[in-house]
Amino acid sequence: MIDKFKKPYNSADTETRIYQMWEESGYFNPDNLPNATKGPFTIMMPPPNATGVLHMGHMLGMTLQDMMIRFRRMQGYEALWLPGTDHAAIATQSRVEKDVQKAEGKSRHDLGREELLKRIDTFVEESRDTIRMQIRATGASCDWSREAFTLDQKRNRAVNTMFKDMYDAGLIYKGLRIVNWDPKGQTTISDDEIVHQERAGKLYTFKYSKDFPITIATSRPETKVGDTAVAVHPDDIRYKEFIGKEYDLEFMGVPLHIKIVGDTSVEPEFGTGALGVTPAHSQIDWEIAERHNLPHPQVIDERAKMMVAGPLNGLKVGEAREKVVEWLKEQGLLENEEDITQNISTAERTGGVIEPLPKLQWFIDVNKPIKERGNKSLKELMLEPVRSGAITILPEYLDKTYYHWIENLRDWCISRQIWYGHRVPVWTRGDEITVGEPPEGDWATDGWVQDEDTLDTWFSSGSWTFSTLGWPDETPDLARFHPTDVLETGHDILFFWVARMILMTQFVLGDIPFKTVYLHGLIRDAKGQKFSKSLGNGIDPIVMIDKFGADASRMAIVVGNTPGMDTRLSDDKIKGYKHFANKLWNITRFILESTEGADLDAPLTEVDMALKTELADIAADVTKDMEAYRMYLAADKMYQYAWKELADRILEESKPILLGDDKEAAASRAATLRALLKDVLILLHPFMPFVTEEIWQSLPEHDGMLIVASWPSN
RNA sequence: GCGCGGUUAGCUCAGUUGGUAGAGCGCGUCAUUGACGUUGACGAUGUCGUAGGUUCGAAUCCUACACCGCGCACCA
Repeated sequence: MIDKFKKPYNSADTETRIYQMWEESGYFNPDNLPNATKGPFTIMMPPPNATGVLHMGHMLGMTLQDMMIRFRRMQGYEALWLPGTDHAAIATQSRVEKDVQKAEGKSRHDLGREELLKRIDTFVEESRDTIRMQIRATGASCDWSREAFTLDQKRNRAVNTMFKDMYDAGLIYKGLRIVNWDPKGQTTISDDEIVHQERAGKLYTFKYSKDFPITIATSRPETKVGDTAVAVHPDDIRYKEFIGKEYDLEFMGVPLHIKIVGDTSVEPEFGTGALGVTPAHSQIDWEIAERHNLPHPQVIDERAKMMVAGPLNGLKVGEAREKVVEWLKEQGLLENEEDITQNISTAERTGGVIEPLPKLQWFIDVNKPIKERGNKSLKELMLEPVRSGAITILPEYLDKTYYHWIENLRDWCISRQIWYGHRVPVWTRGDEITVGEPPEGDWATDGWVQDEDTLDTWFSSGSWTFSTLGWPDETPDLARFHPTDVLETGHDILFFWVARMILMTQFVLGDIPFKTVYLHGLIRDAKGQKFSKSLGNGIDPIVMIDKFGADASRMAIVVGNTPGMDTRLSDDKIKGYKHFANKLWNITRFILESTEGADLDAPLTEVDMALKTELADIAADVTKDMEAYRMYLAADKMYQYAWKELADRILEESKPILLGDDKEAAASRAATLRALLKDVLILLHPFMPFVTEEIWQSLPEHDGMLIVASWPSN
C-alpha cells in the first residue's frame, strides 16, 4: 500500500508532474504511438488569439477536443491534435497601439510601420508563451512538435500561393465599392465584423429647399450635402410626374444637382416614400446610383469629418447633423422630427461607428463560376458539402443558419489598412503587376511597389487545416492527416471561420477541411450572465484549475453541456467534481488495501462475471456516445458508475465477501475489483486524465502509461 | 421584417430511434470512531409553457399561440 493514498488527492502536486511525463513520452505525437493500427484521427486546434490570456470558452474547447483526441488515441488511432496561435491582426495591433499610447503617448504613425511591427512581435512572443503554458494546464495532449502560427513563414507562403491562385482564377479583384470603414481603427472591415446596436435616433422630414417639389426623410441630414438624386417608386402616383426632372439648388452652402429617379427598391410606405440618394455614404444608395449612372461625391472623410465647401467643412458628423437641423429650422424647411430606434453599425474590435465610404479594395468574388471546380461558384462550393452530408454540423439545426448566411453573402472584402498581418502579395510598376511573389531581382530599386494593405486575418485562418500540414508542398503529413476529422469551436465563429475554411479548402484542394463541426455554446456565470470585463464576473480558467484541479474543471465544464447551448458554471459544480476526484482516490485506496497480494487471475464466480459484463455494457454505451460526440453524456455516465455503482454498491457488498470464509469467493472478488478499477480508470481517462494516470501509475499491475492504454473494444 | 433555439423537480440542466419522467445541487429523516477532511441509506417535490392533432401509446412527431433568448437584415 502506497503512503500517498493515505492523504486526500492533491491535484496541484500531481498535474505538472504528470503532464511532463506525458510530454517526455512523445505520445502526443502520432508518429510515436505504439499500437496505432486504425489510421489517422485529426483535430486542428482553433488557434487562440495571440493577444493574451485564455478565457473560459477556450477552456471548454480545449477540454472537449482533448476528450475526443484521448479517446481516439486509446482506441488505436494515429491521433493528431495540432496546436497553434492566431495573429488576430486587428485585435492584436489595436491592443499594442493602445499600450504604446498609454505608456509613451505615441501613435502608430509616430512609431512608423517597421517599429510598430517590432513592438507587436515582442508582445506576441510573450503572449504565446503564456498561452502555451495555459493550454498545458488544461491537460491538452496536443502535438507541440507540429505547433503552428498563422503569421509565420510557412503560413505566409500558403497565403501568398492562395492569393495568386484565386487571382489567376479571376476570383480576387480590386474594385471601388462602398466598404465598412472603421474611423476608430482606420481600416475597412468585413460585413461579419460589424455589430449592430440599437440606439435612439430621430427621423427628420424636410425639403432641400423651398422650391424643391418633394419632401424626403432621413436620420442623417448631414449626409444630404452628398446627395445627387431623389429616388421614388416608379409606380408611386404622388411622384410619377417628376421622374427624370433635374434640379439645381443650394443646401447648407453646398450646390447640389438633384435628379429624380424611379427605382423599385424604394418603399412607398416608408417615410414620405421619397429617398434622398447619397451614393458615397450608403450601400443601398450606391446601388441605386449605379443603376442610374449618378455621380458619387464623397462628403465624409476617413476620420468621419465633413469634407465639403461651406460651413460644415471639417466638422465631425455628429456636430454637422446638429448644424444642419438648426439650419433647416431657421429656413422653415423642417416639416417633422420623429423619435425612432435605429440600428447603428459598430466595429466589433474597436467599437467605432462604421462610416460607409467608397474605397478601392481587394475583394473575393463569391458568385463567379470556377472552371477548375466544375463551374461552381464559391457560394455553391460552400453549400454543397453541408447539403450532401459530407460535413456534419453539430448541433444539426445550425446548418440552417449556415445556409441562410451563405445565401445572403456578398463579395468578401479582404484588404485591411493596418500594418500587422500578411501583406497583400501584389507588386506594381506603372501598369505592370506581379502577384503571389515579388518580382525577381532587387525589385524595390527597380521601381516596383508592394501594396500597402494587409489581408483580413480570416483569409489566412481559412487555410488552417491544410497550411498547418505543409501545403503548398505535397507533404506526407498533408496526405496522411487531411481532411481532418473534427473541428471544435464556438458557434459565434461559424461564419467568420468555419465557412471561410470550407471556402478555402474547397477552392484550393477541391476537398472538405473536416467531416464534423462541433459547435459549443457560451459559458455563463452562476446567474446566467455572460462573462465580461465590465461585469468583472470572469472566472480565469487558470485560477479555477489551481483551486480545484484540471480534472474537476474539465468535468464541471463538460457534463450537461450540449452542443450549441449556453451553460452555467458555478463553484459548487466544480467543487462537486473535485470531490469526485478524491472519491476515485479513496476507491483506489480501499481496493488496493483490501486486495493486497491477490491473485489477479483467480477464477471468477458467476456473480463477479456479471459485474464485469455490467461494466462492459456501460463501456460499449460510453464508446457509442463518444463516437457520436456526446461527451456530456459519456462523462456523466462514468461519473454515475464510479460513484453510485462501484463505490456505493459493489464496494459495500464486497466488504463481507473479502473478509468471509468462502476463500474462492473472496479471491474472485479481489481479482474482480482490481479489474473493474483498471477499466474505470481507462474509461474515465479522456475526461479526467491527471488523476486517472496518477492512480494508474500506482497500480502494481500497471504496464506503461494510461494515456496509451487500450480502450475496451466491445 | 426573416430565421433559429429554449420553456422538464426549489435551482442548474440531461432525456440519443415515440413505450407510464432522471442527475447534480438544495431540502427532510436516520446511520456513521468509517476506504472517504470531500461518508452512506431512505424520502418529499413534476398537469414535461398553453391549446389542439397524429398514435394502442407523446416530454419526444405535426399545427397554432404565449413568454424568454440568439442570429441575420441597406427601411432611408
